Amino acid sequence: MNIQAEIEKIKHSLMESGYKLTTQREIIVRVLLENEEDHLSAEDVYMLVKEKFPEIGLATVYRTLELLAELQIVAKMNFGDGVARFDLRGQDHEHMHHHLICHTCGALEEIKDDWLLELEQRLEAEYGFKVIDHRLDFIGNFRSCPNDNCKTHKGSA
Amino acid sequence: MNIQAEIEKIKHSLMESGYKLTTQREIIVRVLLENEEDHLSAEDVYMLVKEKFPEIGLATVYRTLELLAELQIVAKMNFGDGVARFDLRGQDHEHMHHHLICHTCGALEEIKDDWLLELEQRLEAEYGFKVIDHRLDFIGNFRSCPNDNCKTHKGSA
DNA sequence: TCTCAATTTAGAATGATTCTAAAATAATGG
DNA sequence: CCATTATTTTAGAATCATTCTAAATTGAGA
Ligand SMILES: [Zn+2]
Ligand SMILES: [Zn+2]
Ligand SMILES: [Zn+2]
Ligand SMILES: [Zn+2]
Repeated sequence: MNIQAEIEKIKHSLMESGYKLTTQREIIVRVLLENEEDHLSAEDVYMLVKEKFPEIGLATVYRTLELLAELQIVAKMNFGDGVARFDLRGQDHEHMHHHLICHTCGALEEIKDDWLLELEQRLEAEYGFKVIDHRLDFIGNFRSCPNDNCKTHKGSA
Repeated sequence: MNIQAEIEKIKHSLMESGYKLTTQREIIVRVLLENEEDHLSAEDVYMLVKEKFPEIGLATVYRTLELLAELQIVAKMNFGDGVARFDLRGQDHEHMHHHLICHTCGALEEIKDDWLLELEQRLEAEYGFKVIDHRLDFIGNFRSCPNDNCKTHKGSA
């Protein structure tokens, strides 16, 4: 995915809602895009942004992430350690992706397909509940964990 | 569900793992059972326990809830406000139930059936991922929200 | 009863997040 | 270009949930 193009899209989302894409915001967004695979905490983002723009304030990072969450550009997630993590939702107003979480080491893999469409239809029909958003995480063990240092047995055919 | 019977079960789980059901722990568990429908924060539990046992310390509440989470008796959940909420998993080692969350007012409804069995088989077969636990929440709008004060239109046939 | 381990307590400490007031920046209108 | 005003950012203080600490309590077994 072309990062510059993504930034443009996000810029439009911001402007639509009456916000500007300031330098700080742009760098924060860029950091998120460049680390799409990770699930960064505000502090993580702060550190990474500081490398490119040392004058940034932590409050700005928090505020911007909050703003991006409001605009549904990122999801603010909580995986049980004490910190909020921010996860790009992906292009356009896509559904929230699902997570596979290694029970041993916490490593994350994402499933981008939407596995919930059927259930959501059923919810509307049977429960009178119209779904706007969802969250689906699985905790378990990978036959082969994406984290090479994970102590789960791996490789051996 | 008979509360006393549930407490017995939980007592067994505790003892199996070498813990005692102290007075404090019992009251905390009782409060959880009596408020099964709610999703109480540690502070909420603390308040409710204090009514029955004013000498209780907040640290004990936190420690006990942590313990119950370890034993899979409760799930420690985070719904995006700043606090952890503790949710009884239900009898035995049942799967974690699903949530319907009102987008307007935050009211919660639970779905106790397991809607994920198929997906979990697929995960094992296609992704080599063996599921231990899951979390599934839907955010959306009820045709008729369980919270009577919710501003979502309701009733009208 | 004495001893040891488990548990609880109050309060201090921590750490993530939010708030505040002042400074910087950007857009607007003359 | 200058003054005005709104938006945004900054540093640091404040808040608030949670965890830690050291001392007191409890309870089972010798
Ligand atoms: Zn993700
Ligand atoms: Zn792993
Ligand atoms: Zn629940
Ligand atoms: Zn509602």
